[in-house]
Amino acid sequence: MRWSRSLIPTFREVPADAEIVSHQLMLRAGLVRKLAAGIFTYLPLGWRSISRVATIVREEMNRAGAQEINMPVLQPAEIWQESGRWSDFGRELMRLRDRHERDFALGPTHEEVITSLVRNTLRSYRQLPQNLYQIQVKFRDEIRPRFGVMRAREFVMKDAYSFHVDDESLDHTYRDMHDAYSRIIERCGLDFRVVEADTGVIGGAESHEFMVLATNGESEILSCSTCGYAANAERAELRLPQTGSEATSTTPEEVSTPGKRTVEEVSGFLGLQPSALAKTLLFKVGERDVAVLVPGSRDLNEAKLARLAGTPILRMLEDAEVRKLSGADVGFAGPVGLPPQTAIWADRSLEGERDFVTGANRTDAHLRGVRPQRDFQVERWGDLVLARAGDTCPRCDGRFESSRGIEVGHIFKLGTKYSEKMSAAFLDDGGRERPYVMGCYGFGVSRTVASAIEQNYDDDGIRWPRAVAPVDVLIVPVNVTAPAIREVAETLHEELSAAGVEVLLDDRDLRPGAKFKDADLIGIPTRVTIGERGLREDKLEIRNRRTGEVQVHPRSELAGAVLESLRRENAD
RNA sequence: CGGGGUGUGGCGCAGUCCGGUAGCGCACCUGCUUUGGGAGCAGGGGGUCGUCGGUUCAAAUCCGACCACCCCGACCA
Repeated sequence: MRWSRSLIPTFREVPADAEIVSHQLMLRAGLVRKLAAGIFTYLPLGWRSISRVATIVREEMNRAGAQEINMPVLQPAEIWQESGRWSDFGRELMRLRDRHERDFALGPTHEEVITSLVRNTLRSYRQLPQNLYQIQVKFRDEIRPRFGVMRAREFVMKDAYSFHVDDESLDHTYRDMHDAYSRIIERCGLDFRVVEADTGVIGGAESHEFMVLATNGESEILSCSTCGYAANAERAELRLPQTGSEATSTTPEEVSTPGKRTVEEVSGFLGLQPSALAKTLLFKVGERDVAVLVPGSRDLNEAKLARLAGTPILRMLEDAEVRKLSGADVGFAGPVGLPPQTAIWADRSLEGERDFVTGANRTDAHLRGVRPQRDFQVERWGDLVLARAGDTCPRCDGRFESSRGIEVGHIFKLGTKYSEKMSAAFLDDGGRERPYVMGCYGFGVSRTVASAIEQNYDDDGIRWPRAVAPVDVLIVPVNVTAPAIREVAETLHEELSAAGVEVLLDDRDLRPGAKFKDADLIGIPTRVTIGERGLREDKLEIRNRRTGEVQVHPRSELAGAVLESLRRENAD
């Protein structure tokens, strides 16, 4: 591969519209170009990295017994209507019509397609289990694409779906996928952590996310170093202690709190800790009005609320609705005296003997001495609070620590959600018809490349992990107009290529400084420099971009030394 | 969708307040010199100033509408 004949458009300056490091470097190093928000063209170097990750994914999936297939990107609305996701998936589903005005979607994921395939193809328990995967471009009409290819509208993903006779068989494949994903990320040379995730209401007992650790990662991870529990902060379980104040009241007492709406304002005004208050948040859950109570010092976790509700279809009331329901301005809602059809759900930490302060459902007033089950009835108790660093681990006495990561893989036990909705069944050994038990396993390929950069860069550019670098070796002839230098570089290029090494030869007629800067920017792990000085002394330089380590070798041993260093690194 | 911001040559930007017919750095092309960490000199090419409309003798500049993009938030099987 010759740089002079390749499309590797590097930038010296940082593009103005790229915020995070991986996005900036992918643009500057000539890996990608943006066509529109969240839509990218992969240029030769970028696509090579994508391909290398895809190859690793493919090898590990095959090794785990999965079979590669390829499904349609363009999918008819009917199957989405069948699963219920034509409406449930929401505006994130990219929709379009054909010339006959028939509705279609561009696939964001393929549960419907695969279920439709399998129900028409598999009949017997004897044919199970099956695990099918594909590596393909996916579409999601993200509300806000950002972070370059990290959260794009079109992206490369590996998705796999498994079909089983029972949960036990699913468990087995799920573990295999868990192991395969761990191997994939290890082989890519990335630091990662597996965390527990919640499937929401999509069913299934278990779900795990594979997080590449990065300080700029968009997901927060909470983990306990004592017992090893780790979870996405959005989902982390929590059992807050019931540290209620002494119960002294016999009846709630209204206090005037003019203009004090927020927890901070009210607690400051009354001279109380925020934890002495309960926040009342008003939601529409399906068709019902629900008041949700959490301690004043904490935030609600909406994912947990959705789980308690059993439906993801919920939203906070608009200001006008709040006024109508509570009879007071926003900021003064409370559980006492709401319309009778309003359900009240509360975090478990509020259970039991405890007096707290809530809104009075009257503008400019709060109630103190409010006690659950005496002054209002709680319909459901649950874990509703957003966990955070420093909280006590729900599994042991340890404390949560916070770190950040990029979600590159997510595995789910789906159970029978799709097979039941789409009538996909097999005959068991007793001749009875049963829905398939399913699992699904997603792995973000393009996102993994971005996360590799996010985890491996310095002030000069990318420092590719060997396994995902676009090429193995960059040869830099310092001056291509000098025949001796050129000759040595060309020969080395041939020798290494013949040995199966992927090589980029920087045969451009540029100043050495410019070539070195570009070399650092694109970050190829091994750089061989051929210059006048080195040739004269017969000491040619092999530099490791990651470690900065430099070896010098005579011309005659150069190719062998490069091969040896690659071999040694691969062995590590 | 709400809030904030930006659209001027491939990239980074100035010019807009105060209207007078587009400029700087980098990149690109030609020539000469130069060649181990983003060279020098000389010459050159490239922009209907996001789009549409309005005001004006005259609009990158003023007014209106729209579009795109970026950031924060909401959202994220």
